[in-house]
Amino acid sequence: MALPPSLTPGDRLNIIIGVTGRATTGSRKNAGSASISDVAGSAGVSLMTVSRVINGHPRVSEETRRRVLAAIRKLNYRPIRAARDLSRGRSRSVTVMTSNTTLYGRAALLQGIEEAARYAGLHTDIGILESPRPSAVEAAIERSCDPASGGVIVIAFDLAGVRALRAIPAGIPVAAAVEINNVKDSRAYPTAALDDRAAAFAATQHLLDLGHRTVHHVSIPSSTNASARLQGWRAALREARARIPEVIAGGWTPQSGYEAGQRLAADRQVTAVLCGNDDLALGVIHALRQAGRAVPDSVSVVGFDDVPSAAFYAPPLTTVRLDFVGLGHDCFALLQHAADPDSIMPEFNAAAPKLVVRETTRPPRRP
Amino acid sequence: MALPPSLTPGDRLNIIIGVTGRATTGSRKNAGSASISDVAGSAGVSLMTVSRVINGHPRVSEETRRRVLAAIRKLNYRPIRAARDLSRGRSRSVTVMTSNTTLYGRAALLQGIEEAARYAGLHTDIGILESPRPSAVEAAIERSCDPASGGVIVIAFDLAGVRALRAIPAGIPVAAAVEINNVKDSRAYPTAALDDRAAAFAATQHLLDLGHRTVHHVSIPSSTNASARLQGWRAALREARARIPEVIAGGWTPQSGYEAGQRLAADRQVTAVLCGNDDLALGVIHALRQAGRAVPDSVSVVGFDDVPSAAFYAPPLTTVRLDFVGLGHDCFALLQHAADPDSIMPEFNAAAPKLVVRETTRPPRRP
DNA sequence: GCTGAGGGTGTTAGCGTTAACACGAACGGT
DNA sequence: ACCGTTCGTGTTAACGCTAACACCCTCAGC
Repeated sequence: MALPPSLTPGDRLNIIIGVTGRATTGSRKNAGSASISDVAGSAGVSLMTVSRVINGHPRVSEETRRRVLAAIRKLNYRPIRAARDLSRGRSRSVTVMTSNTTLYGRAALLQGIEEAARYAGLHTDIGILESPRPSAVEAAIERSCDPASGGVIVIAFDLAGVRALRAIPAGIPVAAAVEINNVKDSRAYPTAALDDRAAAFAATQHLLDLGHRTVHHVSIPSSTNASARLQGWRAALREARARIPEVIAGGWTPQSGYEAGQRLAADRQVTAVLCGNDDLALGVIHALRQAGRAVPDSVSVVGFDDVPSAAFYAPPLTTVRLDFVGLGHDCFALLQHAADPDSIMPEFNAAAPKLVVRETTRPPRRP
Repeated sequence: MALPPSLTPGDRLNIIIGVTGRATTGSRKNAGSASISDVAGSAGVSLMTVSRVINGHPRVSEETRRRVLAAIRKLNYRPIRAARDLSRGRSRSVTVMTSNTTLYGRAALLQGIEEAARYAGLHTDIGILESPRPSAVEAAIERSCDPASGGVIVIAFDLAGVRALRAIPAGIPVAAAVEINNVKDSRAYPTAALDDRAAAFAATQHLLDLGHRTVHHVSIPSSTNASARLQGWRAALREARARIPEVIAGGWTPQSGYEAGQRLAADRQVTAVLCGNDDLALGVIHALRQAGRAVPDSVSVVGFDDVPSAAFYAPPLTTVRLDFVGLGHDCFALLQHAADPDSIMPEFNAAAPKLVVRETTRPPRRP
């Protein structure tokens, strides 16, 4: 059938040309889409030849390839993923397991993974971890971890993720994005991480360099009490022989930062705060301001992540830029390597964390 | 910045040990996982009985069910998705097509969809639209739209989405999240939307009620020039017989809001601005402040979306709360309906947009 | 002209699961 | 005791695709 030359892609939808409805072959299950054998018939070749064309196999003559391609277009054929996956014994998709994707870091990471996967010709599935409860983690794995999966990437920034990582059944290629040190036996998994420790160290040192006696810390939830951010922060303080204040445990939201900020505001000793992420910092600053402690005049604050909005906060937030998208690429490369141990170990390309000094930090007031 | 001496970027990576593994059965393709027939053998029943147990089919005796379940646990059996999908002729997953998932609205929508899909026992795939270029859209569809797909949900807030929606091949169940009116022939697709028009109307009216002569608008990109937000804004102005200023076209980022804000700041007439989203508002406010026009003293600003941070901006942002997660649920319900036309049309449960008045709006200065 | 090495194509046998049907046993109503 | 159900289970045939091998043909090298 020749396509009516007048038909532009836009039209395709309104008029349903007899693609639907009626199978070419006697398939009742999947009416409406041509199968590889329909194409083969139409092009006058065998199944395998069509398969070879689709998969870019080299040993097909130009002439045949053209004929097959024409038939594919004519019948509007598109391969069915399940059939290919089943036949190959491995699915061509990556599953990303993560909690809450509305948080910037995870969203950016997901984007990076998807990008890399797409580039490699794989699909991306998501499996959300609803809670760190073992039963919920188990359920998520049950649901999302196909035994024939092309691979799983776990975003193990939090407890739910770490537990999920541990629970991935053997035999499935796996890689994880972690905060260094939050996975005890991290040697057991291929993991990629940004250098949070160095980032926290740099941020803390920046504050110390400005003349602050010490730096308080509002942390994001972590699966251990030895998170990399915490370590970097402590190391910088230790190196400067500064007092190491008690950590204030925050959550992931600005609201929890706000609550932490209220506690901080009450303490006149506090002149500098390092926050576990930018949202937290936003909440902290808000609480501080409400309590009459202006930022940066009375208290300096540093965030973590450099979300796109951070540069436009009032005042613009000093923070550490983290390359989540790059980390996503690295995770995917790592997964590829895990899936094929003969391949060469990939290089890591995520940018190193970078302190971005804006306007929420300055030297402490002269007493 | 001084790196803590112990840690160089190269260390980031931990080592990989042979987690991968060892086959249970003699299948060469899928080493490492037991198949349904292994379970059947172990439990002393037929294939089908195992299948029935897995799928919760009622006609299986308690005794047998128990035996099968035990065998499943013993062999650590988990079904292979591709095989089920192929056999059933439909995959048990939804594909979400969207551009950039790091934007809050899309991320929240994705989360809502995933939640609903999970609840219904389906998986969620993502297919990213890299650009609105027809070739890119086509490529995305080629990649992500399996002919046996359980369904596709298109986030058609922007041009890329709208084009993708139009290009979805017939025969695949589809539903779309749209901004009303940005899909010309929306009757042709099942669509769900939040009432952006009412939202924009309410926001504009709020500003007008405060005494502003008119309200300027910085828009998000839209696929048409008759977007619902634009319409609501215009309608409110018209009703109040206010002058309708020229729209300033913004992008999706705070940066583009900043640029729009610079133009706005130069115009002394401007006393109230409605922004297409909160990020834009943040940028606008920043530019305004830099230009010496304080918000809300000199100019009032309203955002759109109510991102979690908005309440903590300085000053806290007056904005319209949009229930993206609820919209995600609705989209999924719609898709289910599209997949099975005999089913009853679902009700929509997403919350109506709600104006949240915070501190970026107030009456205009007495001249 | 014979041999070996590919190039190009076809044939066959699954991949792991489910739909559809088949079948015997148990059971209730007459 | 007979028949029609319903229950519990098994058998068979796909589902659409690809790996593995088989085959023929051509062409180079001797």
